Amino acid sequence: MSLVETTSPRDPRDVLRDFITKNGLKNSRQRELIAETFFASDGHLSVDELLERVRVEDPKVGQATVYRTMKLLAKCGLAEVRQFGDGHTRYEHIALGEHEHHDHLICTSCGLIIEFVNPQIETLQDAVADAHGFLVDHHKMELYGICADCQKLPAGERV
Amino acid sequence: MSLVETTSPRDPRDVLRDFITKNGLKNSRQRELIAETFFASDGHLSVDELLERVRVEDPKVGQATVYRTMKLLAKCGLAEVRQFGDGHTRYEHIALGEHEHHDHLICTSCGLIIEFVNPQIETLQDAVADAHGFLVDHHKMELYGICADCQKLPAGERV
DNA sequence: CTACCTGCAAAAAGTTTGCACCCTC
DNA sequence: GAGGGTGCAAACTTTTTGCAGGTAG
Repeated sequence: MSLVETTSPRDPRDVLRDFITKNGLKNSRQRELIAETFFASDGHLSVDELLERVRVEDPKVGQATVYRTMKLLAKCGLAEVRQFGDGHTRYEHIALGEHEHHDHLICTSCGLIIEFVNPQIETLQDAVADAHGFLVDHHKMELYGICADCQKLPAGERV
Repeated sequence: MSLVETTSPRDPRDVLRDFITKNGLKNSRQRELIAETFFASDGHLSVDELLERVRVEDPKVGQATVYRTMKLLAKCGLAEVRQFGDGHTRYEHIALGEHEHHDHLICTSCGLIIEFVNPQIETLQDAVADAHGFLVDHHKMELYGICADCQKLPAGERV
């Protein structure tokens, strides 16, 4: 086993399609329109904003359908809920298609390295930088600790 | 008043009292009870949970008062809103008394270093670690970029 | 005594759900 | 044709607001 775990790139449409098939669900025109609109957007869309954009294409779409679809996308791991405290639930889409920037979890006992990506942290980092007038180019984030396996060993046996 | 004025650690009660005075507001028994109950709690309390605890002392307190008081505490910088997506707004109280852990913003042009603390990021880091079964000991986070001043210089003049 | 604060209840705002009909598979 | 999907509207939940009376400064 490699010391470095990575996730492979996948098209969101495939992820969604797979999820639908594997769970005995069905496709629908509205669902695809909503998903497509969502994927095409950048930033964080509230359900209302998304509904508005969807209705440009099809004014008949109900808001309940948007709510239901977004919950579905969240379950597929394609969308992530955000709450900024303005009373609107927002969804941010997660890019699966690129091998993006990632940060690291490092085991100080066995050296295991796990890559992870956390868009929420990235967003907050940008906010911090903005607040200080910084134009950020890149960053490093490393979390050091003991991995799950090493936690099972008596402390003395850890490297 | 002491001859030596300390700027750093401040009692939340003082912060609140100052804020009330400076903004032409008034004190009230209920407000103090709610604030005290909130400060005494640990973790993240939803408004309902807080109301419940407050009513142990005074069953007459209305929930609108709790909502109003928490907004006030947030304005004073004593409380921070959190939304975990369970449909409940939670408030976390902010420790003002300690010189806590901080991270860094670093200017790659002039070397300026700014320290910052972002509890939200810390929380997310813990969540990431948990998700991977890690027991985190410490971490590093550094954001590299161009500071506000250096952004004003022509690119050629940057170090 | 002024104007802020409170509790209550009504109103808003956001999200979920029940249902009859429609559309995939 | 069976069972999930949709739109609509009603129901729910959480938070805000209007108001009459209370109270700190």
